[in-house]
Formats: sequence, C-alpha cells, structure tokens
Amino acid sequence: MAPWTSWLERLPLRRSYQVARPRQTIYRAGEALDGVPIICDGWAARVSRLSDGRRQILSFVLPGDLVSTNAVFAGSLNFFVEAITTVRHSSYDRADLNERLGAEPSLIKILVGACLAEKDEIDQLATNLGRRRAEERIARLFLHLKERLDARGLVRDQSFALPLRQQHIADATGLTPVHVNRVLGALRTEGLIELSSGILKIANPAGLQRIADLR
Amino acid sequence: MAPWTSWLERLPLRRSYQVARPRQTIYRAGEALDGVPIICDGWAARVSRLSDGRRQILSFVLPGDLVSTNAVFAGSLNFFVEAITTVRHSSYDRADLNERLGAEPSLIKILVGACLAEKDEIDQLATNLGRRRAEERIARLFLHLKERLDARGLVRDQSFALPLRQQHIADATGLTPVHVNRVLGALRTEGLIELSSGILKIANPAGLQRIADLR
DNA sequence: CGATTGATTGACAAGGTTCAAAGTGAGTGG
DNA sequence: CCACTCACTTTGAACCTTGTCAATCAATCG
Repeated sequence: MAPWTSWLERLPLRRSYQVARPRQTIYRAGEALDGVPIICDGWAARVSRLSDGRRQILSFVLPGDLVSTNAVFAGSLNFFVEAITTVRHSSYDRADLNERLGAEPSLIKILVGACLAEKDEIDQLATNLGRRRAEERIARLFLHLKERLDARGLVRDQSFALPLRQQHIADATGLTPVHVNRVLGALRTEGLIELSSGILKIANPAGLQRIADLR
Repeated sequence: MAPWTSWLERLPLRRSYQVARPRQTIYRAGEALDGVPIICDGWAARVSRLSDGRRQILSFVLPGDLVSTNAVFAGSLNFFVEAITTVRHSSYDRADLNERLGAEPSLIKILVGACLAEKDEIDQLATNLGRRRAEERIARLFLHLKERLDARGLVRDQSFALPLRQQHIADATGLTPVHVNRVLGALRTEGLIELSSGILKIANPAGLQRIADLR
C-alpha cells in the first residue's frame, strides 16, 4: 500500500489544532460540520449510539487519518466521533479543500480510493459482526490494527501500543466487556497474545491468523 | 427524498440486458468488472462469503438500483452479487459513464450523494448486527424494505411483495434460518405482521416500529 | 408420483450476557 | 508514605438468546 497519509500531510490547508481528552465526544451525529476533521495524534473512534445507550464502534481513527471521507462532501455526519486517548485534531476548511481538489485531479482519485476503501472496511465489519464468533472478531480486530499501525512504523517485534479499554474492544466487536475479558484470557492462555499495560504483542501470529480465519 | 432512480433511467448508455435465475451468482468478488451493473428487474443481494460457507448479505439491491457506486470507480468489487428472484440486469460502460460524469457535474453530485448514502446504510447495518437483538433486526429489515419499496410505489395498504426465503432474512440479519422462523412466528402471533406466499403486510406499523426501536 | 426446496417444530447445547463481587493499579490528598 | 478513590480488570454463577440437530410438514415441479 502507498504511504497512507502523505497526501494529507502535504496539503498546506491545515487549521488550528484542538485537543480532546480521553472519553470526550469530539463530534455529535447530525451537528453542523464546517471543516473536514483529521486526527493528528492519538486514537479516536467513529461511534454509533442507540437510544438506550448501546454503542457500536464503526471504526478506529488512527493518527493521520481523515475521520471519514464523508466529511469532504457533506456538512454533517451520521455518527459520533469520540476520543479514546488524548487526541490532537484539526480540520481542513471544506471550501479550501474542495477548491484544491478541483485543481488536482490526482487528489480526487486518492480521495475516491480512500472512500471506496472505507466502504470495504465497513462491509468487512458488518460481515464480522453478523457471521463471526467472539474469538474470531477479536483476533481480526487485533490483526487489523496491527496492519494499520505497521504501515505507520508503529509495530516492533510484533508489539504495539494498544490504548483500548476492554469496553472499547467490546463496542467494536459487538460483545460485552465481560465476555471480551474472558476471550482475552483464553487468547493469552493459548499463548497467542500478550497484553498488559497498554502493549499488545501478537505472540503467535500464525495461530492468531488461524483463529481469525485469515489465510 | 428525490426520485431515487430518475438520473439512472435517463442515461442513454444502457447496454444489453442479461437475465439471472434465482440463486444464481451474478458477480464473483474479485472478478474483473468492465461495466457498472444495475438491476433492472427483480431482487439481488450484495453478499460477503466466508471460507467455511457462512454468508452475510450486505444489502438488497432492488429494481432500478445501481449494485454499488464502487463499480463506477473500481474495476472489481469485494463482494458477490446474487440473484434472489429472476433478475434482469445490465451494465453501463464505465468509460462512457465516466465521460458523461465529466460533462455533467450535477451527475457527479448525485453519484457522490448515493455513495455517501450507501456508506451510511452499511454503518447502520453494522450497528444493527453488532448491537441489536433478533427481533429488532428483523423488524428494522422489514421497515427498511417497506420504505424503499414505498418510494417506488410498490407498497399498497401496508403490503408488499417480499421474495425472500427465510434463509435470506437470516443471512441479512446474522441469524440462523431456524431462529428467523421462530421470530417471524412471534411477530405474527403478536399481530405485528402477516407474511405468507411472498406477501408481507405490516399489520401494526406502530408496534413494529416500537420493536424496531425507531422513533 | 417421487424429488426437491422451503417452512415449521422440538429437544438440547452453546455462546454470550447479566449481575454481583472482588482484585488491581494509578493517581491524589492528607 | 498511607489511605482513599476512581477506573478498569477479573472471576463466578445463573440465565437467556440464539444455534444445532433432526424430524416432520407443505408446496412445487418435472
């Protein structure tokens, strides 16, 4: 994959930074959104909330990520954005960005590609939630995160910083925190992962991939 | 909502029709796709398949629908397309369509809008699969289909043709056919729906919406 | 008619949830 | 330095939703 973020970093349109503390809601579904938000630093999540408090994490937004390509074209979004760690974020001015896009067709191509990739990701997520069991979902989540972080050079010796609470993992996989805890215990016991104090090590990549049903 | 399909119908680019029989795979994930397929007649489904045979229906494609806006920009797709009923379908030539898009900025707007709507739909699906129970999922599926068919004038007296087998409903909601059967039984018993010989009647819309957690 | 496909039902198992309690670890203030 | 708090993790037991297996029933079709 091409360096995932270069095109974003090169755009000289960035506005002032904002900082959000962990657990803070950065954006509320439906709110007017003047800019196109990107996460500069820290982890955030796209979240769907049900009326009775149930939550589904639709994706994790990692440093350098556009929150969603939707924001480039639409003035509001249908999901919440929440900070997981302390998050530094900023926005492109939508008008500026669109002007820029008009001038550079190659940028449009990249953006469209990102949008299609986002769609494929959600299709994947829906498939995982609908048809995979707890162990599979969690294994895939970890491997997926590892892949994304690897592209950023944030993985060393099969290990990376994982700032997620078990509640986050639960909300991302459609499970309860208690069950996440048990599955993590099992994965640990089987020697597939080591997870403590915010560091996840994929101790047995092949084994985890087998569980994740990844060829 | 604007007439959902007018822009598609007006494009004079349509190619020859093809016909697929029920249960037939119209497109296989990864296959080269020269055209941009649309469903002219009948119901199809976007389907994700796991290696062990599990299946997840990602969306139902109704008459007049583009299968996916992805096909406008990409030469292959990451899901299967399968016929549910007998399906008449055809494709726009991608080059033709793109040329046309270049000439008509308004068309681009419509297409981008459709793409964003597709993303929101999948987000919805993921949320349903991850965080809602069987009854909720099925109730929402029915109400969602009703809404889409209503926009096409295919709903009369709260009733519409539903060509789905219980297996389809199961694959769309992440359940087993047996459990779908039981939930349908319950919904019938509670007087919320009437379903037989391919006709679904929403007998108690308010009640079903309550179950569906739709305000 | 036999064959096939789908719907329905029952008995049982399993995966996951709920509730509740206890354990752990990192601040924080005295 | 200790006690206290807070957020999170871990564990157990009971429970519930959904899945599995298997059989029967119903409808359609050549």
